[in-house]
Amino acid sequence: MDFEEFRKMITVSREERYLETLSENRESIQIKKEKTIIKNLEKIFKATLKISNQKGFQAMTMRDLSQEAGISLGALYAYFKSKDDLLGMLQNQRRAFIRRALENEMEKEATTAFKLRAMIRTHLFLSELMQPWFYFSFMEAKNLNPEERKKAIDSDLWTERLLEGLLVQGREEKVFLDRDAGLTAEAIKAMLQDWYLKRSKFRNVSVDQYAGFVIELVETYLGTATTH
Amino acid sequence: MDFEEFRKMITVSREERYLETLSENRESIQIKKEKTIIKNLEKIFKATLKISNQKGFQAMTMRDLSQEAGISLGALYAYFKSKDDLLGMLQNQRRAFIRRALENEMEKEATTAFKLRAMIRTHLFLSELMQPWFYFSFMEAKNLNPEERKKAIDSDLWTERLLEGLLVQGREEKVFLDRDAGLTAEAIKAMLQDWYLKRSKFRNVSVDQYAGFVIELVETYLGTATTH
DNA sequence: GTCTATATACGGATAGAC
DNA sequence: GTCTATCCGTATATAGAC
Repeated sequence: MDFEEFRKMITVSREERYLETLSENRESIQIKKEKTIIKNLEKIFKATLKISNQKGFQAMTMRDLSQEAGISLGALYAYFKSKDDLLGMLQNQRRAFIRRALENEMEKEATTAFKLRAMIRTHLFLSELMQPWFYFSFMEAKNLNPEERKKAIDSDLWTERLLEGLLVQGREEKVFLDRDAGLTAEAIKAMLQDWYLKRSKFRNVSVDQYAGFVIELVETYLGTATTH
Repeated sequence: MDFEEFRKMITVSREERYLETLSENRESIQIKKEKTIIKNLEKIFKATLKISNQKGFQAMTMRDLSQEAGISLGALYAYFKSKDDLLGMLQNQRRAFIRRALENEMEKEATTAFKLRAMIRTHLFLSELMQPWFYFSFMEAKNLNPEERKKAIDSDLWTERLLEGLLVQGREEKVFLDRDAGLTAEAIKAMLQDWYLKRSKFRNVSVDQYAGFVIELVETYLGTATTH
């Protein structure tokens, strides 16, 4: 599966994501009409990501947000209780979604080596589709309150275990060379992370190309690369 | 050279670094006695890194800093003109130093393959010694004013070109396989970065071990790894 | 050189009209 | 549901005593 196919498959579920956010935060949202909520939440989230990724969430004032989102200062507070609450909502929003997508794509593959490829590709495709969110999530993690922070760490740990599990399994199946699974998993994560943290550096490289590169590098190290 | 040797060699030049900062910022510092300046600048920089790395530079108040550094609010402003000025001073402080260290260590090596190893090792050793500064530098880069920001980007680009240059040279000398130099350089940078961004994840791994791992992975991909 | 006290402004959040 | 006007706390930066 290349990026274009992936994009088409995933686009359907955008509105779904906002409905999920809505049901998780029903008590802090004062608006009745679902249609209004979804429309404005999307504006608010987009504006928050845009401003925060330029100058940081702390430095973004509610007045900045009001202007960028085209919603008055007072009206914003009908959608969340506090600025801190907004940060939490945004962080939570896509985590479950990403986890489901990764699991789905990996289940489709039969062998460990193919599962690893699917994991790398899918993660890159997801971070390409939602680059501002991934970047925001990484940069603002330390500003979360303890409870939300724990969720973020757990989510990160989940990705790590997933990768490490695949590497250990491949080693046991004798399809991968005997490498340090923890360090190798971390190296893969570092390359996945680089894609969304330094997005502007990759202007002339497509996600498909980058995915191919990472897979080749990893498979060479694991001794499963075909030819070069 | 392992980390312990490197550490001993480099320790001497700590005070030197502060003298450099001092001469670059003579006009914004109102204090006369050099000894006082160096002593207090070190307190201020240490405190700034500590607080900022916990909750971000924007979120750090001057009162936080005053307390952590053990210097009153008023006295702080004898060492810099504004909070923004402090950010700039800190960011600038170690860049020249790092560049010199990298160049020195690479010059000692004769072959391209050894220069690449020296580059990887030295960068990891430097970021191990000054982890809080490296982390701060990465996380707060977007809060710099345009002028300082340009310096940060240039410095980053310098590292990139250095790596890419080595990879291209090695390819021409036929000691490295024919890989994409830009992407490979970026992958190496991603792994170097991971070391200081996720320092807490590597609790049970030494820098020497990590350096060995990165070098092995890179050399396997470049076709120069001895055995595994 | 360092302190305390304070001027001044700006940010988050709410009240209440429409 | 959305707006404007405003309250109130807190932040940066400075003045002036010691």
